[in-house]
Amino acid sequence: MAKTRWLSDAQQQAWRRFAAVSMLLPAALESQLQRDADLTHFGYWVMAMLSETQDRAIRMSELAALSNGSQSRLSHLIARLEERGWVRRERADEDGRGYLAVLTDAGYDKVVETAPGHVEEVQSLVFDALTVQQVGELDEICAAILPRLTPGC
Amino acid sequence: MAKTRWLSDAQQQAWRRFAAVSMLLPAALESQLQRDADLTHFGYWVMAMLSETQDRAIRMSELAALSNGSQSRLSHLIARLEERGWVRRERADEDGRGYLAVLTDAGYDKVVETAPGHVEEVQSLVFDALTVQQVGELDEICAAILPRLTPGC
DNA sequence: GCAGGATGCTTGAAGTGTCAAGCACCCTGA
DNA sequence: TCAGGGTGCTTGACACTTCAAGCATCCTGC
Repeated sequence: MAKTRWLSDAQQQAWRRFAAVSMLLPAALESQLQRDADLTHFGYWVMAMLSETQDRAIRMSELAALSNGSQSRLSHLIARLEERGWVRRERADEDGRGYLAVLTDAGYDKVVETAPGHVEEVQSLVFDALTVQQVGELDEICAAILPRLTPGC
Repeated sequence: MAKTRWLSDAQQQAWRRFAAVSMLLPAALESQLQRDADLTHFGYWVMAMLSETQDRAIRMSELAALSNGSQSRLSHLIARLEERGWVRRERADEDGRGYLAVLTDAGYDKVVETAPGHVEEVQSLVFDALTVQQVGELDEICAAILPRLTPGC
């Protein structure tokens, strides 16, 4: 067992703050969406992705990868969204095992109605606090970290 | 209703990456701690905080604030940790309503045993990807965002 | 053409978080 | 001193995520 590489003081401070943000920010977004749209952040995120694609339809597995969720998580979510009439499932033509998640018109309307309030929340919680330069730095930092988090690529 | 302040292209890109990191990083840490120590990230975080305090004891409400969790969440967590023998509760002397969460010796050992693997994971997922300068930038970015996330102060 | 294994997705159960309600104790003013 | 309201924490019910198991379909080699 190699010697532990403990965090330096600067790293420790950054880590505490970063960890706090990654705990509080999701909670804040969750709370806004729950309050204003009776929606989960993940649920909104998935519907928003669907709304931006051609035909408003994607394969389940592809959608799971895009939204950074497990297949099981997505499957449960889509089942709930389906009950509410915002999404429906269709068999994939090319592969009888696969399913397409399709955003319904009601689902599209829901996204359109929810987006402004959510975007405003993101602006006021995150970007209003940052300079243009910091936005770029954040982007680069996340781009550096991201590959280490996705086992696939 | 004011006009929606949509995200600029740069903001949108940063947001997508940042959102992805805030989804994947917690999941990765969760997974490592679950696998290696049968512990939640929040559970580890709370025990680690307790281990660093004088007397290894803090008031529940204070611990909830420090760990960025709700009182209810902390209460449930401490109940589970208590069952496993890592924490116990004591009535607060000064205020009969309050409780102290106290880390037991077994709990302290658990933290000591778990810390190296967890720190190594943080190093390899986050800090190994960043330059010294980026660590500073990340710290400042989080410091700028943080006040907007804590309603209290 | 078909057995055996891989793939895409679903399902059920167990664990954890949130919300609202509740209990016990503290403090203030009359 | 004691009624009324505030505070600290817990509790129970419900929602969501995960994990492992399961089902249906596809593909490969023989």
